[in-house]
Amino acid sequence: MFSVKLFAGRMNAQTKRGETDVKQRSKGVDADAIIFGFFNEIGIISQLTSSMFERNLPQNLTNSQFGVLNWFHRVDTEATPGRLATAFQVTGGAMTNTLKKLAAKGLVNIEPDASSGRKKRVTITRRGQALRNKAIAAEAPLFEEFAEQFPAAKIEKQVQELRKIRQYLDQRRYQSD
Amino acid sequence: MFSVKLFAGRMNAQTKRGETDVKQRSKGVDADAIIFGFFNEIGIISQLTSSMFERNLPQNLTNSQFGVLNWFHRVDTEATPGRLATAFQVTGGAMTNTLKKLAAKGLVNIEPDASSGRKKRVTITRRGQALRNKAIAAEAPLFEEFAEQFPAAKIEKQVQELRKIRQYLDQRRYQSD
DNA sequence: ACTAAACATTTTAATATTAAACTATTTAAC
DNA sequence: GTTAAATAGTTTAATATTAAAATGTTTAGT
Repeated sequence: MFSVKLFAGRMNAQTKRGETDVKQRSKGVDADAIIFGFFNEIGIISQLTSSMFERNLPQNLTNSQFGVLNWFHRVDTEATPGRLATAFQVTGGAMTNTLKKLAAKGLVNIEPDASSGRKKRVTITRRGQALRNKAIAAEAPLFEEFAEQFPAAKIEKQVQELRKIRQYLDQRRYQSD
Repeated sequence: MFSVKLFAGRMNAQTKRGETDVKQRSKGVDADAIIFGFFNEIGIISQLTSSMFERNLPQNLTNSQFGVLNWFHRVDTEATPGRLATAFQVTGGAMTNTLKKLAAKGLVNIEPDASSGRKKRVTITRRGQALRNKAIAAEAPLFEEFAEQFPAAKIEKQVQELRKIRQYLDQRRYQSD
């Protein structure tokens, strides 16, 4: 959860003290500061939207739990824990935990997988589907309020850029791993 | 933090099943999906950059710990725990914990505040300053690699938009609080 | 067939965080 | 001056996460 809040406080202000970073390679330094600032804004927005979103979820659903329910709506009707862990880029242990909570609330079923004794088969229940829809409805006002301030057309252009960045980072991750 | 990874997997793909969201108020639904996608990209980028960054920090510094050290470079030479907690938008308890770790490593000093018995006075040590600089140096290659793919000039335009969004969310947070 | 490696999942221990309770100090009201 | 409220910081209990160990299953090599 974590976000990269490295420049917190006085984000816009020039540095308060007269000091600046060493100015050799000044181009590199400037570029670094811009990129630093970029990641920092991303981190803060992530934290703010994430907690806003979670607060509005019904039944004390966490973002992770909602994410899994929503995955069943968007991607496939069944999954294995491992597939979900990969999709959400969390460890297997984290997914085990999330699925346990969902199963305890009766929102997913976890059964042995007929095709292999190591795998498990996870499906969403009727209650799970209903709660996913309820959650979407509960969040709608938030999104509409946001859309009033920041028209979707403009946001969409941002998303295109962000997607490229995300794809690059994602791929880079697997290289260095 | 946690990130809003709500649409993980098949981010670009159309929904696999034939189903789509109910189409009444189709404009609103589309806009919601775009904004949803926006927050989602933000959440994933936040997670990826945050863990990339933390892996490269020296002395097992966490992002939070580095953030505090960097704050002393950018903002002021001294602070109270409360001021830092506000700047980073974490709870007081979290900041107590972060400062304890930093003090244990000899990177900050924590003393009673002469002006008030409830406050404390936090300052960075020489070792803290040195480690902050070492951390910056250790991260530099990462930023340079990123800058090769995404020129700082372009990123800067993005930052301007993101800053507006962050400011809006931040202010909204205080209203509803 | 046996053995070793790879794989899928769960468990365990550690950590960072939050919300709420708690301690101690300062400020304000009267 | 005494009491009540606000403030600053710490502690506690709960939670989501990770990395690493453990368990059980399948696949490949021989």
